[in-house]
Amino acid sequence: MLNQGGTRNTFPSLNRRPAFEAADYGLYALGPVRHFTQNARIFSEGDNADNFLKVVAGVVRSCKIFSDGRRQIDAFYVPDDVFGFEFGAEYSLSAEAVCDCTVISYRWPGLEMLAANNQGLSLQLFSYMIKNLGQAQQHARLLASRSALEKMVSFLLMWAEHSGNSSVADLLMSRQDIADYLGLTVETVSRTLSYLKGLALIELASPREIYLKDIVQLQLLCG
Amino acid sequence: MLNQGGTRNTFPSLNRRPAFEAADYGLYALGPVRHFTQNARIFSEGDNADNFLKVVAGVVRSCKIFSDGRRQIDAFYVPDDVFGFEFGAEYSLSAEAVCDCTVISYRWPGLEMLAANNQGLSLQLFSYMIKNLGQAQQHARLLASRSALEKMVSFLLMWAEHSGNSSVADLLMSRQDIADYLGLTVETVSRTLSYLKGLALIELASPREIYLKDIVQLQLLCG
DNA sequence: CGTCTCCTTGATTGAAATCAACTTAGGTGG
DNA sequence: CCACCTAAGTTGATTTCAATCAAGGAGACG
Repeated sequence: MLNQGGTRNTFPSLNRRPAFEAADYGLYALGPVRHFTQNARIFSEGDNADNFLKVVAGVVRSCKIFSDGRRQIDAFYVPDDVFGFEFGAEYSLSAEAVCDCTVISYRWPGLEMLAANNQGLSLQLFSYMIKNLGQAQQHARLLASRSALEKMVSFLLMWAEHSGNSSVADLLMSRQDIADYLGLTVETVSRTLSYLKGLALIELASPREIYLKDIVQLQLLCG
Repeated sequence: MLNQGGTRNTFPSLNRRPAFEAADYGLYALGPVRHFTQNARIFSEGDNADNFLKVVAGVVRSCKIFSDGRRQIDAFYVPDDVFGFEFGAEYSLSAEAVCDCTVISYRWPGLEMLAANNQGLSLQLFSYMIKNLGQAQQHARLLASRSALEKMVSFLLMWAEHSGNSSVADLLMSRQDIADYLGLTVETVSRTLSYLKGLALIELASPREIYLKDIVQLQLLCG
């Protein structure tokens, strides 16, 4: 989740709860944590969706490949985010490691069982669903932005915020990943960053480490 | 919801449950049903969000107005859809009547109370949240479409499907509404419809009643 | 040192936005 | 019932922004 625990949180009281733990609530962990190397597939569209996962370290993307080869990225997940919620038999999206990362799987207890037997867990899962919903709406808003500039600036601000220090965006994903998340091309992503650099609003320490030099001004650019 | 009970449903077992009823689960209805005339505001961004609503008749839109005057429509809700779920103190979007419509309000019991006391209601609300989430993802996919044509055709197919007869799209909303939902302008919406008419893939009985004359061909157009 | 991948930059094209005019449909009152 | 008025929708001309096509760097790794 990009807006992790941050600005747009919609249910404050949930924030104060302890982080989701395997031991709590009688969840069944499916073995130990699993590691994935960069770009490794965690699960694929159509796989049996009898478990869901939590990011321990690294970043995960969920995406869909279309018949014409286009790829859309639905979401990026950062440590402590839960993903792979699926209420049918199969995953409707694929999940892949953006960078080397560590995840842990839990058996999905089934919705009826869940609601019937376990208030605490129910509440936790509600909160994750809310988070997912909020992010999906935010993503829709991003995609509907008028210009590439707006999309890119919103993305930078969002990503910087999720990582404590809101004036540095440490992009762990490639330009292609960003493009597929924002509905742009790599070229446009690159050009837009260069343009912002030209305005001295950002500075590229490396291609993936970006300093936001004037957050107020940047915020003005995205309405 | 556009994909109401239809194709992309992610939790089949919930479909077989009886429709959500006020009497069930000890919900508090806030008075009788309420009527709204076309374009009337049902609630506004920032209003106290201590209740949620169900559409009884008509169509409702949820939207956000930006500082520059642009409007984004997040979703259209049709009869039996539930909307206005909010887990903070305030609504983050406005809701308005697309056409004359009837809704009923329920007091939001609070998440903790909900999970603690009422399995059946919990399950119901889970299902509505899932539906909302699925729609948000579908909307994001629409917005990321390559062309206006793809967006428009997907929208027509979606809307036709929600209303029993999948070969007629009875648009109850204006061109502006469609444009703000798809991230286009009215002119482009209109032009795209004219283009489809030129291809003899659709026929406009009136501006808002559209016959889909070749669904297979239309489906090919949107990947 | 070469090769591969990722990123950037340049030139051109193309699709949708914008600006503007016109048409149609629907509602109101004479 | 008709004439007008207004809002909604369509169509046309032009501009703009991002996609596409193409080439050139920069860093990582063997």
